[in-house]
Amino acid sequence: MKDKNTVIERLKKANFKLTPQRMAIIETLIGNKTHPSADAIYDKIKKKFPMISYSTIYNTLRILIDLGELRELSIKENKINYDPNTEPHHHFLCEKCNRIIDIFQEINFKSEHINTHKIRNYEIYFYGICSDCLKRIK
Amino acid sequence: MKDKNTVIERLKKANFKLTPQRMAIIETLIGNKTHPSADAIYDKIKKKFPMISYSTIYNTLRILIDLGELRELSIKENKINYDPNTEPHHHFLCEKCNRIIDIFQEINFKSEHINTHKIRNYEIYFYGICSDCLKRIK
DNA sequence: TTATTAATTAAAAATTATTCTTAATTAAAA
DNA sequence: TTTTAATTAAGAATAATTTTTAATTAATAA
Repeated sequence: MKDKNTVIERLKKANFKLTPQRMAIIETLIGNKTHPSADAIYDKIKKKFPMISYSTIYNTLRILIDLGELRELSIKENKINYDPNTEPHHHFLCEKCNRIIDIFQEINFKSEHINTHKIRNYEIYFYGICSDCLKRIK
Repeated sequence: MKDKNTVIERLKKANFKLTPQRMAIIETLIGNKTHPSADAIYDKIKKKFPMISYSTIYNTLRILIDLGELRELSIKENKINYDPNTEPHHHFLCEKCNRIIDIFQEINFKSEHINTHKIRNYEIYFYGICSDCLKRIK
């Protein structure tokens, strides 16, 4: 999800309607680096659309994922977090402040196979204490 | 979780009781390379203990995790899979047969920090088609 | 511009996985 | 043995997500 117009064009091309609710969800996601969960998105959208329902949130998120414009993270147990940045990168979960932080540092791994299994995708989840929390503890 | 006696010793040392239900759960897990979910374990234990309840399963799994004898995987969405092999290794989820396969191949990553964030642990999840399914497709 | 229609919505019920509560049971210590 | 503190089974509670359905609405065609 780079910019609103590109996402809108892709939705149109795939014959999805551009409802105000969807537009609001897209606007909340574009450039969002907080990796929100569905309920964080719901809470934000509810300010503009007090009648919004979770089905609308989940339906829109599903569409964006299927279009490849949104990425699901399983870095927290039993909870999905969403990342509108679909460029290859990894994630760090701070166990103190609970933030999910993008890791753009390249990990030396490029091959298309591992042990003869064909890789379509891979995720690296780091767990620890982020630099801000480390400072705070000192 | 290497062998039963070591796990039993560790449970004793930590003042946990060695109930038959717990022993059965441990026996199911030792050497188990299938990465079972709680309900797969429940189904198996139920054959021996038809009255077993999920709370016993989850309680025992929690103890083993806290003792460092069991590892939780978040490779599948909204589901926890358990791995009794606590040696460092990674996992591959086959999107065809849905199996979770151990990856012992070393990934070049050793540092204690990433971008000044302190790493306590990290997980690598690969997604794709396993070699068995690749053969079957050909 | 209006009518049509097919997609989308909100609401609520259902589902799934896990956790919590409670009273009864049992393993281990005294 | 008796005691007691941990553990159990059962089921209720919780949390996240999905499904169902009838009403609404966006986009297309008349």
